[in-house]
Amino acid sequence: MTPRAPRPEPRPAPRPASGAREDEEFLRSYDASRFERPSVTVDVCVFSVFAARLSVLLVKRTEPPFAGTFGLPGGFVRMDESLEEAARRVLAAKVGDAPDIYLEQLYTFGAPDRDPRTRVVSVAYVALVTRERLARALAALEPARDAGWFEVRERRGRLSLVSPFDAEAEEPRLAFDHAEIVETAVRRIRGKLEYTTIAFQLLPERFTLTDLQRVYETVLGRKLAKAAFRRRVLDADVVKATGGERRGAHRPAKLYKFVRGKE
Amino acid sequence: MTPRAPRPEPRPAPRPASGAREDEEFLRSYDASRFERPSVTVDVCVFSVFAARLSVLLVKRTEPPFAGTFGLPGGFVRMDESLEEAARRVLAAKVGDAPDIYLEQLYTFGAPDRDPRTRVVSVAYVALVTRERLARALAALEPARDAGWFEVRERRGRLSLVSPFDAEAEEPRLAFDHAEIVETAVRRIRGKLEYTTIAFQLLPERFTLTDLQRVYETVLGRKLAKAAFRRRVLDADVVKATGGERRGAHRPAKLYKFVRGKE
DNA sequence: AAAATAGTGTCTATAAGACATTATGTC
DNA sequence: GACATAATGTCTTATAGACACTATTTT
Repeated sequence: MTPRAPRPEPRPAPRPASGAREDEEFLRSYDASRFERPSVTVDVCVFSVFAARLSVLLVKRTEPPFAGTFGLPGGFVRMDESLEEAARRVLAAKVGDAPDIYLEQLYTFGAPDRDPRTRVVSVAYVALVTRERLARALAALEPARDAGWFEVRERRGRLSLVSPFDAEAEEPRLAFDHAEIVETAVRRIRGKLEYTTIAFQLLPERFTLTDLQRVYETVLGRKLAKAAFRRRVLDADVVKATGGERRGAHRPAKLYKFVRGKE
Repeated sequence: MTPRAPRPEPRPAPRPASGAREDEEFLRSYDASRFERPSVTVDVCVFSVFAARLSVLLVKRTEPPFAGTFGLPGGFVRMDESLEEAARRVLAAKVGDAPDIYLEQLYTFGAPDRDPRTRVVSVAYVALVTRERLARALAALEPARDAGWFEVRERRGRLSLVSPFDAEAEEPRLAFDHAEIVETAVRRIRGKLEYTTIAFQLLPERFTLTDLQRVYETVLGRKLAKAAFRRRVLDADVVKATGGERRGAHRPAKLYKFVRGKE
């Protein structure tokens, strides 16, 4: 941390305490614009799982700073919306309006120099979308090549992102501290997979237990034992057989749906 | 969410909205100083454990809003310091300078109306201090009765705070959304107790296994089985016997210290 | 010896991992 | 029948909880 010049406390002049009346008077005299304030943004890390790949949505920046590089979708928080509302607005702009999409606050990044323009504090969110919604988002975004789903891979403990346009391409360097945000996000969803039901946010209404296991294996980046996995899921009372099944060139698999239970 | 008067979009001259190229991207690169920005603060939830009690540090507000009520120590984030630096500055003001105190970002609270003065986004932190440091902080703060350690109790799943000055007193209503912050913080440290070594942050250098168990029981709010607890701790390779022991009117207890191991 | 807490041994229930086996469809 | 995946059974191992028991100090 570099030492910096001290600044005066961003507080109004001291006043004698107490009283609702004085509260009001104070409110009127309070001039919030007196002090320098950071900008506040939200950045959203949108994940999806498809074809045994964990993907994150990145958009290409068209303006400086970092013009031409990829980054997370984000935007400024408006004065009259909550942080989650801002995140949902940013999310809706990319994958379509959907108040039911899983969205969770991740962490707030606020290093003084994380944005070269000015001080920006960014509240990062994680969103999880199904591959169906992913497909719709892809259709809207890919033609312009200004955005895309990048596969998250892990090699020797380090995460790397693989371009959907060119798997051999050099790994994209993300704008700002977005690489750190993605890494934090992956750690978060891996951890939460074990003790919550977020995995179902990455699956359609009806799915097989093998589908579910694939999601776990893809996010965690390792194989799981089938028998133990099924026991655990069924004992947890989080799925219910729908009666339907999916057929292929083999024994049909029962279809389940997610139900809130003991968890 | 209360409806609010619409504001002009924080958007520069109209541009052709070309499909995937959303306003957010453009906004990111725009001269942010032109738009209204929230204030950014940090609030710190300082916990300590002493005499089988979980306590949180609250300070009495001397200025509006909420003058006269208790709240978490907090302050504005300066333009040239990181969020954690701001939190550490606020912390040092209350319990003394200490770069080694455990401090962890908790969550960011940003409801538009959480502060009646103006839009304030608060990044909340959790700090854990030993009872030794607590004692020093108490000595500095209590005489003025402008601050104090409030016991966190749980009744039927609801948290309540008990005044150190008057245990029978009505439960203090905290300023802003600080009650929610404390609740979130307690949930966080309870969860992390199970899979991290944060408990040691609440103990001095040397401690007995019973001391350690008391910390767990106090934070979790329930009794633990002694044999299983000791097995788990010793098997985890996180403590090392120092050779010393603590004597009382009974069999002496071995003293241990925390060591980073497999965990 | 009594009191008090430290510390251990053992049994059982539960869950996870490894591995093998059976089941049921398509081709 | 070959093949592929679904689904289950079983054995072993690790761990948590309950409970009883032993150990070592002070008074």
